[in-house]
Amino acid sequence: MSHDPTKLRLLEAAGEEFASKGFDGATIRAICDRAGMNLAAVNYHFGDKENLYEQAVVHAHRCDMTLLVEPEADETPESALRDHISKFLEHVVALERATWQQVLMLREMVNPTRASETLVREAIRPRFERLCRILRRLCPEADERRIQALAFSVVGQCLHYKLAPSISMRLIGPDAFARLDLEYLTDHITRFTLAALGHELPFDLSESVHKALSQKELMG
Amino acid sequence: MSHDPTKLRLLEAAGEEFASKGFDGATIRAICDRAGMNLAAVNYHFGDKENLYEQAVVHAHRCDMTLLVEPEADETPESALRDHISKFLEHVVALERATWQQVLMLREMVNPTRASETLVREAIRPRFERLCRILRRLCPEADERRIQALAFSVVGQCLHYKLAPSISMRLIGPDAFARLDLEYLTDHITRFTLAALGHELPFDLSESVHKALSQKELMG
DNA sequence: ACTCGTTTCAAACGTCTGTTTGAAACGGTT
DNA sequence: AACCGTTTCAAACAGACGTTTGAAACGAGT
Repeated sequence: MSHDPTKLRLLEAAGEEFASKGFDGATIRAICDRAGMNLAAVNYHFGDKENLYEQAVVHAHRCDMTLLVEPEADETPESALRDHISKFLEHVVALERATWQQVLMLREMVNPTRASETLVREAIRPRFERLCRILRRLCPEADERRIQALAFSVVGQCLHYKLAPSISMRLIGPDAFARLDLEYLTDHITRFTLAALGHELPFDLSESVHKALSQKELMG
Repeated sequence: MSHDPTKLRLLEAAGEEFASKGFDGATIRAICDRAGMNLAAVNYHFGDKENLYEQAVVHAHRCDMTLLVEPEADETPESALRDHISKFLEHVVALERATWQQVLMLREMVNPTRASETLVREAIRPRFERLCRILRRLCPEADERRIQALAFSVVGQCLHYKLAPSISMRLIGPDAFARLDLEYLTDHITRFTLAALGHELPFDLSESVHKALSQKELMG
């Protein structure tokens, strides 16, 4: 890729504008202002707005490769799942800490463009397949279709809090929504999933009992 | 509300345009064309575009009240949950059968405006609370926070297939994605959830065994 | 038939958008 | 210093958009 500082400034300014305003909402004028460049710079360096958007998305995901940490080999699949869910919630879902790169990639998920192919290949699929590998260890008898449905069940539970946060908040009230913090959700989704797979106590047991007894004592 | 046929024509045309193009993408000209009316009709009858959008969303949900069917009193919570998930997937998620009303309401979920308050109060909350009631019967010892998190886990699993279908399809390929049809997903999400709550066999048992034996024989 | 409030219509307005243009500024080469 | 390819710049262009306007058409009440 290009290391031209001018193009880089434009790509970053474009990424931030596109992330906060969307493709239609962001204007070339605002992008060039933010980059401290002339209005014509975008069309000179990138041809047109669509091309700039595509390259901005690809550039953004290159700056956001922190998430994919391979699990240690001796990790149990249970703790690998917990790690994965925790990292996923923390980096992709947590509202307040979201960088514009992540916002941009989420926009691309819901409203995919030409850039989404690169995005899927280089950023999303590696994480998804890592999740599938964990699920295969947890669920060795499941076929591929089941594994994919299970992976979407995990991802869906997590992404919900990113894709529909304002409606969710309105639904149960801001206080109750705030109580569903990162730690609680990580624990909830992990236990929900593990219980569904038969690797942990189901939820219908009293919560206090569940907390009082360690998992290993009960599961063996 | 108004039974003025002119306003109704405009509301329906607006709903379809907003659903397929979004608020910014839809134009007053296209809406009036579709309604067979003059360009100035919108501003005369509704003031401005934003007001028209708000009323179109409310009008859409009024035309889409088919979903909320109260369960029969003697239904077991397990089959009530299966019914709820099935209806939810069928009416809200199924791509090919989605009406513009549903698309519009989903747009409002991800990108809420002033109209979302009415939408939540009259359309979303009743369904959500019905789901919560079912979960409380399945999980009588859970506190309110747990119930809400559980409800979001169910909703998140379902909505994922609506909110990020193109990325999901790209992720596992169109063939594999097509294999996750309505019937399979209903069964998957229901069993996943019931297993997490300890009301059904977990997934890590062989699928064939699971199918061969009826639930009642095993669960008592 | 006339009136008057309501509704429709064609036309225009002002603004904002992405894009183009042609000249100016720059930087290395001869 | 003259040259030339590259990059920057101010200005303008053309089109689309939401909105406004003022007159025409309509319809019920007198």
